[in-house]
Parts: sequence; structure tokens; C-alpha cells
Amino acid sequence: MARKQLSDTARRNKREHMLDAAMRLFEADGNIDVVSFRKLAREAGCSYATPYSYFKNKDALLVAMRARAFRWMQHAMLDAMSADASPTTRLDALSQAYVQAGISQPHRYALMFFGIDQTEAARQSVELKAAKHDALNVCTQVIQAAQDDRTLPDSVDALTAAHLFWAAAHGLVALEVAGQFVMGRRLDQIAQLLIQTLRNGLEHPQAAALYAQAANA
Amino acid sequence: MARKQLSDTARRNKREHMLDAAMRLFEADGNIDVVSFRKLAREAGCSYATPYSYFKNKDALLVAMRARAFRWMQHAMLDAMSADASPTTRLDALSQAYVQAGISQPHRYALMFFGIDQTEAARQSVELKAAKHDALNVCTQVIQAAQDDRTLPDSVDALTAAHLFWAAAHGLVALEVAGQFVMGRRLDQIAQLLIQTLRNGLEHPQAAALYAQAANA
DNA sequence: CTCATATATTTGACAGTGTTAATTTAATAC
DNA sequence: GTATTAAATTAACACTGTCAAATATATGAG
Repeated sequence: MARKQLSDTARRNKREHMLDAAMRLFEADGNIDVVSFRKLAREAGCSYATPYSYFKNKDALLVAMRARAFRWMQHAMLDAMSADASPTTRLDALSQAYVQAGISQPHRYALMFFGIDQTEAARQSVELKAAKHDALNVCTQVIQAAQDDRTLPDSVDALTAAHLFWAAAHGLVALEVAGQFVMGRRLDQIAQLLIQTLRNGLEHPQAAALYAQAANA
Repeated sequence: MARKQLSDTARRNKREHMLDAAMRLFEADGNIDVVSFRKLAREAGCSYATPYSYFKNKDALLVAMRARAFRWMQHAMLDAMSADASPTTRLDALSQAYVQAGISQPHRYALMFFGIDQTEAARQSVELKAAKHDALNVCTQVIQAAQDDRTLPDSVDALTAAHLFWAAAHGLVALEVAGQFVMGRRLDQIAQLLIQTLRNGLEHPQAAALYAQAANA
């Protein structure tokens, strides 16, 4: 292996390769504690301290994995929306895709919201910030389009609406994935119900007044 | 200390005392990895393997802590509702209390939904199951009362509605607590907005149809 | 009282962990 | 070839969860 100087792309490739290995380890078990630098090193075929030259510490590794999870969700949502559909149809497809992705890959999903990421590593990672932003942006864009289209009321601004939708969807998936309240196969329907209910709620005459009140705080 | 046979209550007291210590350790830092049997033992003034006679393993300890967190939330909700208020007022108070409790004790809150609790320890714990059930039941009861009162439409059954409400509230708190999308001080208002929106949505003529469709799956 | 018994607690031991510092390896520049 | 220098390895430390063995002691029987 190269010793003097790795080209930037080669370094990135190695890093990606290590992330692959880490994700493989994690998703096989779903417990973050099972991902150790030493197993990671064995999986990636290097010595047990080598990962430290690609990730400052375990927090940094976790942050990188989390960024990956957000990217994954971003693409899961994007892939589910056919460009030619109406904004509302796309919004429905998006929510369905979100829930579907979450329950079909519960471990990866949990990676996005695991613990409280106020570690130094998370605060400093532009990689993670960008991934989060881009994922949320998928929602915001579609909602904005639906509002421009007048198929979704603009009683609240698109960003806040995106927060509401994401929060609702996350709540459902999180509870299901965590096995707290078992909704089982009805989850798809419940998700649709929740999203529709939210949408209906936004159309309610009271919604605008409520939001105005919230905005003036 | 007694050696031959600890009375049941004495044993329970010691267990509670250890849980106190574990909670203290955890909440001071918010990271579950910082709670070790050894620190716990030091904090509780015993030897490092003693906790094993009260908790089968670390998973079991975590499960017990999680049950505590659910009990705490149950009481936070109960305390916020004055018995003489109308069901809808109580429902509002409940949601506010939920969100308030969550953001004021983010660590304890996270304890409820940390990771995926499909460990053997979680599956076997009647303690945890009961705590979860009782907490959810607070919501279900209030919603049921509101439906009996006809202030909340019964387009969906009380249990499902409780799931929806909890999911929505959890989604908000989880995202905020995890620092994913910073809503900051507006959170109270956004929470109220979300809950109201949900409620409005349930009143929407489409809601019943949607639910009927979901139920027949 | 003595003393055996049952059980709470302690200790010892082992395999793993994150992390840092010191060391070795090897690709490039001259 | 040799010096340079980044990458990779190894050594070492203080932890951790867990269990088996050893210890200590409160209670019951005599």
C-alpha cells in the first residue's frame, strides 16, 4: 500500500471503504456498540489503529455513518417521486417512501436519530449538516411546489410545514421501529392517515390563525 | 447489612437506590455509555459486581431505567391535567406537558426511545411493558373522554388517535432533542400547531373515509 | 451460646474496548 | 542510493461487561 502520500481520491476511497465496512457491521446487528474500531479494522483488512487516520474518534465515525443514513433517506424520498406527477401526489409518494424506507431498514433509520448528537464531532461536521439539510430540503421543495400549485394551503410557510411533516413521519416510524407501540402492517395506512390528517388540518380555517400566533412569539 | 435473606421490600429499596444512582449518572451526561456497572457500584457504595444481583445484565439495567422514564412521562402528563377541566382542555394540557417535559429533560426523554429495544431483556420485562402501557393509557383515556364528550370527532378509535398524537408529539420532541432541526423556543407553539392541526384534520370529512380504508387492510 | 446453612457481597480473571504515543514501513524527491 | 515523510503498525493504559470462585455474615436449629 502507498505510504508516502495518498492522493485525495484514494484517501476518500479508503474512507468510503471503511464506512462500508462499518455500515455492514452495524446493520447486521443494529447495535452501535457492536461497531468497534478493532472489528472495523479486521473487516477492512488493516490494523486496529488505522481507522484513526480516517476518523478522529468513534464519535466522528458515528457522525459519518449518520450522514450516510441521511443521504440514504434523501435518495429514498427522491427515488419515490416521479418528476411528472403533481406536487400533492409527489408529497404522498414521499411520505410513503419515508415510512417504507424506515421500517424496511430500521437499523439504518435509527442511525439518523440515535442518541443526542451534540457531541463535538457532530457540531463540527459539515458533512452531516449538509446531509441533513439536503434531506429536509427534499420535503421543503415538494411542499413549496404544492403551495405554489395551491394544492396545499400556505397557512404555514414551507419550512415549518416540512418540519411538521417530518416530525409526524418520524414519530410514527420511530415508535414502530423502537417497538414501542406495535402498529404492524397497518403502519402504511396509519402513516397515510396521519399525513392526510395533517394536510386536512392545514386547510382548516383555524390553521392560519394558529400559525400567526406561533410566529409572533 | 443483611446477608441471609433480604426482605422483599429491602431488596426493592436497594434496587431503587441503585436505579437512582444510575439515573443520576446518566442524566448528568446523557450518554448511556457513561453508565457502567462499576461507576454505578461506586456511586451506590458497593462492589463492582453487586449490581448483578439486582440486574441480570446491562440491558436489564437499561430496561429498568427506561421503565422509569415512561413512568416519569406518565406522571408529567397526569400532573398537568386538572381533573375539572374539559377533555379538550386536558388534551391540550397533556400535549403541552409532554413537549415541555421532553425538552426540559432531554436525556431522560431520550431514555424512552433509545436504540431499538428488542433485546431479550426488554421483551421479558413486564415492568417496562406496564410502564409503557400506563403512559399511553393517559392519552387514550383523555381522547376517549373527548370523544364521548363529542368535542373530538370519533372518526378514528381512541387508541389509534392516541398513537397518532403520541407519534406526532414524539416526532417533534425527538427532532428537537436530537438537535436535528432547531425549532428552539418556537417549539411550544409548533407543538400546539401540530396538535391542533391533527385535531382539525380529524374533523375533516375525509378523515372517517381514510380511516375506514386503513382499517380494512 | 455454637454452628451449619443459605445468600449477599466481594474478589479474581478474561476478553474486549477507545485512545495515545512510539515505532516501523515504504513511496517519493533529490 | 539516501533522506524525507506520510501511512500503517504495535505497545501500552485505563477502562468496560461478565462470570466463576471465594468470602463474609445474618438467620435458623441444636
